[in-house]
Amino acid sequence: MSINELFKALSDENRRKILDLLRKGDLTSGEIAENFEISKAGISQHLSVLKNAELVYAIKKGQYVYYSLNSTVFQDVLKWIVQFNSRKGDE
Amino acid sequence: MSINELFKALSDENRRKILDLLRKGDLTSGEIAENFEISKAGISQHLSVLKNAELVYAIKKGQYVYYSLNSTVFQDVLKWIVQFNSRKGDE
DNA sequence: TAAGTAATTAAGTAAATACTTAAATGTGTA
DNA sequence: TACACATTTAAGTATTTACTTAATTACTTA
Repeated sequence: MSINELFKALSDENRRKILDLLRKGDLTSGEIAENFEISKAGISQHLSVLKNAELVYAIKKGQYVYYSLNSTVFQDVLKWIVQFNSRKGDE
Repeated sequence: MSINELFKALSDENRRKILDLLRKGDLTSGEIAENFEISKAGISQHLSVLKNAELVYAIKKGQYVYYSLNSTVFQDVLKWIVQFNSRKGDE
């Protein structure tokens, strides 16, 4: 995972909405897709981007795939942002 | 300024590098450009994106334009990120 | 085993993005 | 005034991105 991949993943409105949905609890690919106008295939591709950035992880249960937030990676983004509220040289 | 514009602005590696340069202090458009391989016009376009997202502001002094970080807007991104370390419903 | 369901992968496309060079704008100075 | 310099804007292009539909893979159940 790179910080670049992370910001690229976060730069899409639909992907951020997926993350927000997952805050309430784990969901299957199909349940996530119900919240969007776009196709299931489109959602699957977004989930793949989020998974590669390690913002979510996926666990297969039978024919379903459950997606969960991986909140640890948000720490990296947090760290990056926090720099900008401190003076250069402090880090 | 929208959160979407903000994330889009942050999704480019060169723009994040510009922000990082500005942490050390204000710089002119030309001084910023010296740190990159890309053309001055290209940098000017990146600065325009950062300015529209209100991540930086620009002050013209004579023929130079000085760019500064606007650290207040980073708070908005911070707030967005912090959500993901708390349970849904807490916010 | 065959049919149904969930999800992903493949292939194609339209729009967005990050660049380029050239032209334009604004300012300083001989 | 004219020329130089700093920066931005315009116009064009190659690449990336976000989608689509169709095909494929994996699992469940009658």
